[in-house]
Amino acid sequence: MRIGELAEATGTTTKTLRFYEDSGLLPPPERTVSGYRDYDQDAIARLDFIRRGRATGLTLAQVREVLDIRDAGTAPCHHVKELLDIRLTALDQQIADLQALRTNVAHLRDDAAQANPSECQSKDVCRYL
Amino acid sequence: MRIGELAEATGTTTKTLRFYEDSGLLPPPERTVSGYRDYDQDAIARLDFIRRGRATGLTLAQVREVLDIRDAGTAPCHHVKELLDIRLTALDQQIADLQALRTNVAHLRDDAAQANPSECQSKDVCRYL
DNA sequence: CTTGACCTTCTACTGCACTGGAAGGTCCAT
DNA sequence: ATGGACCTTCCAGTGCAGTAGAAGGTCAAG
Repeated sequence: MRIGELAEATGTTTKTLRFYEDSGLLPPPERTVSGYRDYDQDAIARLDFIRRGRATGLTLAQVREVLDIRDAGTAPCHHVKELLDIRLTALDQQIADLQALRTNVAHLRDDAAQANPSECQSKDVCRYL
Repeated sequence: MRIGELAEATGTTTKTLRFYEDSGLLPPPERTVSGYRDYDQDAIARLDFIRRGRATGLTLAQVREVLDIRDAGTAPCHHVKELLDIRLTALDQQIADLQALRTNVAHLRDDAAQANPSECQSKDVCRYL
């Protein structure tokens, strides 16, 4: 499979695939006589894993950790669970932060909705923010 | 007021103040004979506004829009209200996205908590993700 | 008169995950 | 044999909001 076909099959781009290879996420594939990359089916499964990792919000560095464990011959289940724990904690924090911010912004917006521009002092730029 | 004092007074750094000036958020201040920046009190109010804008999650570009309107001599209340509307909509979307993601990640984590590494197939890298 | 804290400009780098483009090689159909 | 779609490498840029560091100037205290 050439790089364009793999990109098509996995919904990504040739640029990204070469970038993943440079980043150590995809092993360098075989090459055809003329130097074209020649991927096997495993590459699709691997890219699927990378996609799943990205979809849960793992960084490429974290995805690579998992891949490295698998490539070392060990099942990475335990490490994956740890990463998911960390991710979940971060998500909860992020959601809480955004909800607090939302409350503040909603209040500001409601105040601004009744704004009387003449009350605004130049010095404050805008008193509704 | 020298740049270091202004940084101190507004809880930022001299680096950031020069960056804001370059970005058109802070007007170039007076200079002392020796070339030092010499700020007046208005700079504190302006930086306070920038801080409030940033705290609500506005980009520096959006903050600059507001400042430009004010500097043009108009009260920016209306534009601020629009920016807050946009920001609120974006926050709601962001929160909804994160909550959906949280649900997925929580499921994955729960599955992974009972992981049986021997069930993991090398091909999939890790079936718990 | 020197030390140290402050200031100046300038260029370049950070993190993250790509993305763009140039210059050139390959393959296949017409 | 030529056009177009594909591939190669390499270098550089994107967005965002700063941050780092070098080389040098200024100022007050001791």
